[in-house]
Amino acid sequence: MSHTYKEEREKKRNKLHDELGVDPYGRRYPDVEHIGDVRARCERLGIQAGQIIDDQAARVAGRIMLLRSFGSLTFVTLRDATGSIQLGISKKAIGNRWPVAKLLDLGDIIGVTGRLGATQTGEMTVWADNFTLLCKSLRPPPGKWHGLSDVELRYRHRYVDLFANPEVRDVFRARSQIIDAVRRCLVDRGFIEVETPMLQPQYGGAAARPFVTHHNTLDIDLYLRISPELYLKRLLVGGLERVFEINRNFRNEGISTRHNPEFTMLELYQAYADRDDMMDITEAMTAAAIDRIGGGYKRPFGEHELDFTTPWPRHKYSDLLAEYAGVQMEDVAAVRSKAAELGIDHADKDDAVVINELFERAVEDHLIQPCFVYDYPAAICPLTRRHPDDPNIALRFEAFAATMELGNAYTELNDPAVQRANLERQVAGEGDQTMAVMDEDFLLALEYGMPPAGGLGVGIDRLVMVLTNSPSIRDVILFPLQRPAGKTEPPDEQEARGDENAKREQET
RNA sequence: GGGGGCGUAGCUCAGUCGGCAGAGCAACGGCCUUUUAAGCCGUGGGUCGUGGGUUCGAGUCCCACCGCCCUCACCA
Repeated sequence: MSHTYKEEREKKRNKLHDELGVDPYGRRYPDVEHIGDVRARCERLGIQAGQIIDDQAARVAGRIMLLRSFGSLTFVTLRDATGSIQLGISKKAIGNRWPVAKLLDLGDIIGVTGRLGATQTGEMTVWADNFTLLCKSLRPPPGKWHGLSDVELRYRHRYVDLFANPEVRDVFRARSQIIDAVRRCLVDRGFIEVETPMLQPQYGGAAARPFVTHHNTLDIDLYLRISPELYLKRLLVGGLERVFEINRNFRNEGISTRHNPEFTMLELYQAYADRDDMMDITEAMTAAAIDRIGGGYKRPFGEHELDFTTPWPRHKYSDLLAEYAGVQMEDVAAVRSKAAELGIDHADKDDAVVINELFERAVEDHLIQPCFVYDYPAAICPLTRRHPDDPNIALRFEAFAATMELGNAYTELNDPAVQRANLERQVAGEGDQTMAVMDEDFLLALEYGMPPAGGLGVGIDRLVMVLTNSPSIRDVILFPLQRPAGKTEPPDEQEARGDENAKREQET
C-alpha cells in the first residue's frame, strides 16, 4: 500500500506541529457552551438569513462531522454530546489561522469562538473568529451518510459506533437514566444500596454454570457470582430490612440476542413484604424509568407495541399452561405426553422440570405484553416459600415482556429446615451439578432468623432492551463479549505490531 | 455444540455463465466566500476473511479453518 489514511493525516499532524507551531492534541478548553444550548439561543434570537449578530458570542467544542470547503470559506458541522451546529470559518475572519484551518479533517476535535448568525439559506451558524485544534484524528471516520453499520465493527470498535451513530448514544443515555430512575425509586422507598461479593468461594442463588478463577495468595478457586441472592438475604438477617444491589452477574452459558455472559442484575429484598408487593415495585420502577426517558407507556418493540400501563395483567402459571399447551399442570401424564409431542426429552426429568420446559416451549412466546406469571411449580423453586394451601405451588412470579423474562420474584423462604431440605434435594439432583454445594453459612444465617420478605430480581439489560426498542442485548451493553478479533484490525496496525515483534526478537 | 446466512477499497455496497476487481462517499492535486451528503476537473487506493483444491484461468466452484449475524439447545 503506497499510502494510508493514517499516514496522510500523520503528515498533516507533523506539518501542524513542525511548521505551524500548533499542538495537534490541544489542552484544556474551558467555558464551552453546549451546542444544544447555542441552538436554543439562536431560536430565541430569531436570526434572519444573512444576519450576523455582533454581540452574541459563542464558544463551543466538538468533533467535526462534515466539512464543506469553498476555497477561502469552509463550513463545518460540529457535534458535541448535545447536538450539532454549523460553523463558518473564513480566511478573511481567521487571518493567520487559515493555514491551520485548511488542515482540518473529518473527525478532528476543535474548539471555536465566534458570533452567532445565519447563512443566506437561514442555517444557524457560529461564524468563527478563532478556533483551536484540540485533537487531530488519525483515522478516517465512517462514511457520513451510512455511518458504521457492520455490527461486528460496531461492537468491536464501539467508540466509533458511538460518535458515528448518534442514536447509539441515545440508547446508552437512556440506559443511564433508567438505572438512575430505578435507583431513586428504591431509595425513595427506604431501600439502601449495598455491594456483595462478586468473587465467591461457593456460588448459588440460581441455576447456572459459573466462571471459575483463582486467588494466588490464598491459593483457592473462586467463582464469579451467578447471583447475589444468598448474600443479600444474610443482610435481611442482619437487620437491613430493605436492601438492593445493581451489579454484574456472570454465567458461563451460551450467548444470544438476550444473553451476555456478564449482565447487570437488580436484586432487592424487603422485609415483612411478599411476592405481591414485589409486583407493585416492579410496576413502579418500570413506570419511573419510562417517566424519566419519556415516550409514554405504549412503546414500540419490533413489530409490536408494548403497553406498560399499570397494573400489568397477572396470569396464573397453570392457567397459561392450560391455555397454550392444553394440559392441566396436575395431570402429569398429559404434561409428559404434550412435552413428547413438542419434542422435549422428558424421560429422565423430574415432573416439575418437564412442566417448566413445556411452559417455556408452549407459553413464553405468547407473552408479548408486559405481564406477571405467578404460582410456579414448587420443585423448581428451592428458595421460595410454598403456597399455604398447596405445597406443590411456590409463591413466585416472573415478569415478562416481548417474550423475555424481565424479572423474577419470590415470597422468600425463611424456614431453615425447609431451605436445607430443598438445597439438599438440589445438590443430590441427578446430573444437575449447577446448584453446587450447600452454603452452610447461609443456612446458619437462616437459623438465626430471617424476617419474612419479598425478593425481586430484574434483568436491567433486558429492561433497557424493551424500553429502548433494542432487539439484541448487545445493543444495550457497551462492550458485549466477542471472541478475540482475527483480522478485523486495520492492516497497518498488524504490520506495526509485527515490526515490534520482529524488533523484540532481534533484541533478545 | 447443531442448523442457516454473511465476510470485496477507510465506510456503504455492486460484481452476471469461471475470463483485465467496480461504484458512491472518503482520500490526494486543482478551481471556488453562503454550502447543507456542496459542486466541477483530475489522480491514487485491493492479502476479494485465512489456507488448500479443481481449472489454461477462481471474488465466483469444492474442502478446511477464522470471525460475525440469525436460529435451536443451555440460561435470565
